[in-house]
Amino acid sequence: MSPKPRANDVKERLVEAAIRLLDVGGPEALQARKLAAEIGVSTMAVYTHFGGMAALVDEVARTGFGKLSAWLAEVGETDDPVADIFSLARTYRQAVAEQPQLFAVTFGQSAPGGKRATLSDLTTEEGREAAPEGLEAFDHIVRATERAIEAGRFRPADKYQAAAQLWSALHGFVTLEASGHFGAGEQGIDHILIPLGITLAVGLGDTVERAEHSTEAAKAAWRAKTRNAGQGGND
Amino acid sequence: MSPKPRANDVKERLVEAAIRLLDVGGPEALQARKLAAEIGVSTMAVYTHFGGMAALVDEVARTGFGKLSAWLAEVGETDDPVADIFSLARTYRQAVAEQPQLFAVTFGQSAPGGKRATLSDLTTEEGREAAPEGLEAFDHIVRATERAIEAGRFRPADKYQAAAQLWSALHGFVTLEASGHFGAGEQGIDHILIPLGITLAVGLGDTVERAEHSTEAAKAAWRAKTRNAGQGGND
DNA sequence: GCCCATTTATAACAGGGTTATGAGATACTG
DNA sequence: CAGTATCTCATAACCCTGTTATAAATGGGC
Repeated sequence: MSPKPRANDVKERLVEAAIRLLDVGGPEALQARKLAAEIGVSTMAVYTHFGGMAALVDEVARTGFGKLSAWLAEVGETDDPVADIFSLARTYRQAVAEQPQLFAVTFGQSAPGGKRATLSDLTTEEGREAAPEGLEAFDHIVRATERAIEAGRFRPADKYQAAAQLWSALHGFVTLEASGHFGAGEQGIDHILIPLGITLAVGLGDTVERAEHSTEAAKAAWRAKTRNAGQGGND
Repeated sequence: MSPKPRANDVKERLVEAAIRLLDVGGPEALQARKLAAEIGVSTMAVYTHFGGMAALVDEVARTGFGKLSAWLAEVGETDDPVADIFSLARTYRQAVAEQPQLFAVTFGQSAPGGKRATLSDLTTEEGREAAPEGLEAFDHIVRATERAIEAGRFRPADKYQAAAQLWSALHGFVTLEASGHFGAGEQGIDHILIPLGITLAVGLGDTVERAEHSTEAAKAAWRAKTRNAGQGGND
């Protein structure tokens, strides 16, 4: 997997440096000269390895999707699929909250060079899982939704369609929160995200009581997780 | 209101040209030299009137919010507040679908110069309506939500909190759809947005039957609207 | 050990935002 | 009405950033 000890090293280090500079300096820090200086090479490295800044930014976006998927994969499955959905949401939100600049690029927002990293069609017809790259994140939501339907918590429905509803709501909340609405800190979670999750669960067929119970289960799981792993996540 | 017959004219024409070029050429068309050439002035106009490209882009973003609010304001009030919410959602989505580049800037996405047009806190504590600028769009959702609560369609709840849930879901759907997910054309509306609306309405206290009925009412209103006014909207 | 391909540094080019400067127009003032 | 101050705008340059041409250097394959 690593036949070139130094060449790919530069490529990887460029992406790492890009994410690092992005986090601390925002989109305007994503410059060929800054990146090159950061790892001690010339700007040519950007062109031999990526062909240009646009492709490098694409790679950064892909890396963001990969990180998001990796985080969501850590959420695991319990016997309460609705609680798992809440945990996925909490994790999704946490990832964006910790690295807003990275995920702004990942989601195609504020692309530095006027370049977008849009994906492509996802649920093209009705339920195609033609996830082009990084849409494994969506798959996690789909699987949890599927289990919620099978467990009788959600009404029988197209799992992709139901998952897309959840994803829309979650993504919208995260996006608006990252834009500064919904206040700072955790208040958006308590005041909006959790009520939103209960609203969706109930609307999809769950009872208020069970949805609220799943909320508490997810909260407990989250506290246990942050207690064990500190709060740095991976990376 | 217009003591300077020509001076403010240049300012307005710059913003108009910016939106025009943005629509056809994307974010990379938002350049001082292109804007100046478009209206037949020099790039200095950008600096005498705005101080720089960043402020001009901010003004474009503000204009986008204004247009969105104006569109939503056209969605009057009927005796079915839930149908009104669906109509607001349809309008919100339509605005973004017609001018995706403009609203990408408006929502702080893909800001051309690495600049963001973020607003600030909105529901700071629990229900402050300290909308800084252009958050009148959110107010339309709040008012319709309030009427839905008063009409007994939604359970008693904090109107800002409930409206924020609706806004999150709507904004997430629109954002993801604009990024190319959910397919092209109207299929995202039928397959995801409308089911999402029903899910939310039911989750907030409405019955499935009444929510579906409101969906049909909103559809009919939309058809009537597009039949009367063509499909160009304002602008 | 030699040759080819890849990688890299240097230096220049091109296209952006921005600024210095002065001319022109406009509005106030006596 | 003349003069002056202010605002607006065009020209031209400056700086920064992405990109490319070129050649040196490094490393793998025979």
